[in-house]
Amino acid sequence: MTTPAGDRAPERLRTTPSWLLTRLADHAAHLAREAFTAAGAGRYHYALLVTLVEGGPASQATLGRRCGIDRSDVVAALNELVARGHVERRPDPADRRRNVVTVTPAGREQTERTGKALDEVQERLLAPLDAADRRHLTDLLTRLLRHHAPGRL
Amino acid sequence: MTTPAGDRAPERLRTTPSWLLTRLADHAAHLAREAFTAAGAGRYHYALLVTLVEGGPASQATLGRRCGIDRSDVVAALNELVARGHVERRPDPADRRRNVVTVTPAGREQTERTGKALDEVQERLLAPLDAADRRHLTDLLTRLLRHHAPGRL
DNA sequence: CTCCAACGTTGGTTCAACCAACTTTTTCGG
DNA sequence: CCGAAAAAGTTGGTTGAACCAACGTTGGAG
Repeated sequence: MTTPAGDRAPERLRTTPSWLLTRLADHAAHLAREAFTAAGAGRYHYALLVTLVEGGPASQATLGRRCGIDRSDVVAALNELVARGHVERRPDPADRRRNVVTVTPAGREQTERTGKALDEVQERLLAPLDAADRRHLTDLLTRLLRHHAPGRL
Repeated sequence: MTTPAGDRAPERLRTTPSWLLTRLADHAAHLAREAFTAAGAGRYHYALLVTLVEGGPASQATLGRRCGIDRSDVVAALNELVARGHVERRPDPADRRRNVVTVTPAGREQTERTGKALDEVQERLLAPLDAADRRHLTDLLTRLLRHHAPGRL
C-alpha cells in the first residue's frame, strides 16, 4: 500500500481556509456541546446568561442582537431558562412591548459553572498552541469577525 | 443607557476562541454557500469532485473518509452528481461490494469553475489580512486540525 | 465453512440558524 | 392629533449539515 492511512483529505481542501475553519469550528462546537450538556445547558442558554451577567437586565430583542441569536430562538431559550429558575422575565413598565429579563442568583451560579467547563474546553481545543500562538489566533479571528460583523464586536 | 453602543457581544464571548471560531465559520460557510449555489453545487459535491480529481477514482467509503462525509451523505451527493453527469458510478469488478466512482470531463470542468468561485470567497473572507497573516492563520488552523483529527490531515 | 468486517443504501434524528406572519405597543411624519 | 411605520414578543414553520441505526450483500481471515 502506497498510503498506509489512505484517508487523507486532498490538498485542495486542506489549503482552503474556509474549509479548515468550518472543520475546526465543527470540532470546537462538538467539544463545547459536550461541556454544555454536561453542565445542563445549551449554547444559547450560556450566551444569554453571560450577556445578562455582563450587561445587566435587557429586553429579549437586545439580548438577541447582542449575542447574534434570532428573536424566536431567544424566546425558546428563555422559556427554558425561566423554567429552570435561571432568569426572570417580566413586562417592562416603561415600554409594554418589551420584557425585562434578569438573572437570578441560581442563574449566576449556573453561568459560572458553565463558564468553567467552557474554559476547560478552550484548553483542550488550543492544546497544541503556546500562549503567543493562542493570542495570535484570537487576534486574527477577532480581526476577521470585526471586518465581517461590524458593530457587533 | 448603560450601553451606549447597545448591541455589542459581551467580553466573555468575544474572548472565547471557540465562540469566535464558530461565529466566523458560520460566516465563511455562508459565503461559500453563495458561491456553491451560484455554481450549481453544494459543499459535499465540491468536496467529492475535488477528491476525485486529485486522488483519482475511488470507492464511496474511501471518498467519505477522505473528505469527512458520512457514507449515507456520500450516497445522496453522488446520486445528484451522477444525475448531472459529473461523475460515473459503476460496480467494482474486483470487489463487488464497492462502487468505483470516476469524474467525467464535465465533472472536471465543474470542479474548476466551482474552485474559482471558492477562491474568490477566500479572498473576500481574508480581505483584512495580509499575506503573512493569511499564512499564519492557515498554519494555526492546520496545526489545530491535525491535532484533533489525526490521520485525516 | 463460519464468523466478522466492510460496503452501499435507506430512513431516519438532531441541532443551529433562519424566515414569515401575526398581535400588541410605541414612535414618528404630516 | 392621527395614521402609518417600526419594534417587540410569539408561534410555527424550513433549511443545511452532521450523524446514527439497521439491513442485505460481499470479502476475507481463522
